[in-house]
Amino acid sequence: MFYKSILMKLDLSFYTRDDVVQISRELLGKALCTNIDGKHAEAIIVETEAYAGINDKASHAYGGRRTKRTEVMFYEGGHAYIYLCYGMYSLFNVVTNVKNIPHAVLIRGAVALSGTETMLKRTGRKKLTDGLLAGPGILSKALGLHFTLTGTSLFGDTVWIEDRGITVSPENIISAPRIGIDYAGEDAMLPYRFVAKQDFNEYLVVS
DNA sequence: CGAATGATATACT
DNA sequence: GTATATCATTCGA
Repeated sequence: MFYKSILMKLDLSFYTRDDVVQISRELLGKALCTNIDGKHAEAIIVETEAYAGINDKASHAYGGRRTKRTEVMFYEGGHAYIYLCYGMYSLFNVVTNVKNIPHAVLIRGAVALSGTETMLKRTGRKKLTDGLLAGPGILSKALGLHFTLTGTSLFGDTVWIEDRGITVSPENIISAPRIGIDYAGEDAMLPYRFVAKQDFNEYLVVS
């Protein structure tokens, strides 16, 4: 089982590509997996946002800003950039592109695939409606992705992304402006948010 | 609609 | 070093 999961893990060449918008679309339908505090959890990614580096006013790395926090975005693709937002929520991003090009994809929504009990316990909820983890804050909380894990490699055994053979066809992808970035001026209108409108129920483990 | 809640970046002394 | 504004959100009233 573990052997199989290694084979399906996305490899370096997936993350180091240049087009972060394309990668954001391709991440829809992929399985985000974590192994944290001895608990395994998996969820199918259904909503993403692209943050396109130093020319994107919405990005923390806009203008090439390099700080202790944003340094992780300058890592080679295939790392986790997780930071604390609004004092209470950890937001999980996938770093893309090559070293020193600070592109990232924010994972905004997912559908619980396994480890649902763990997710409920972590979030303190009684039920996940339609298995849905709607929103980047609650998603990270459910998967155990605390902001102190920022900089973690996606090729280790803590957090990684797998291809389960689930494909989301282009006509099932809705693109829209990104959420909560009104400070970004004209870049706030870029259609860098992607939502898979496909029904993933057939993949879900009955719980 | 607005409070919760704290790390971070930036602008001061 | 200290102060303060800000924030890629969430949930409940």
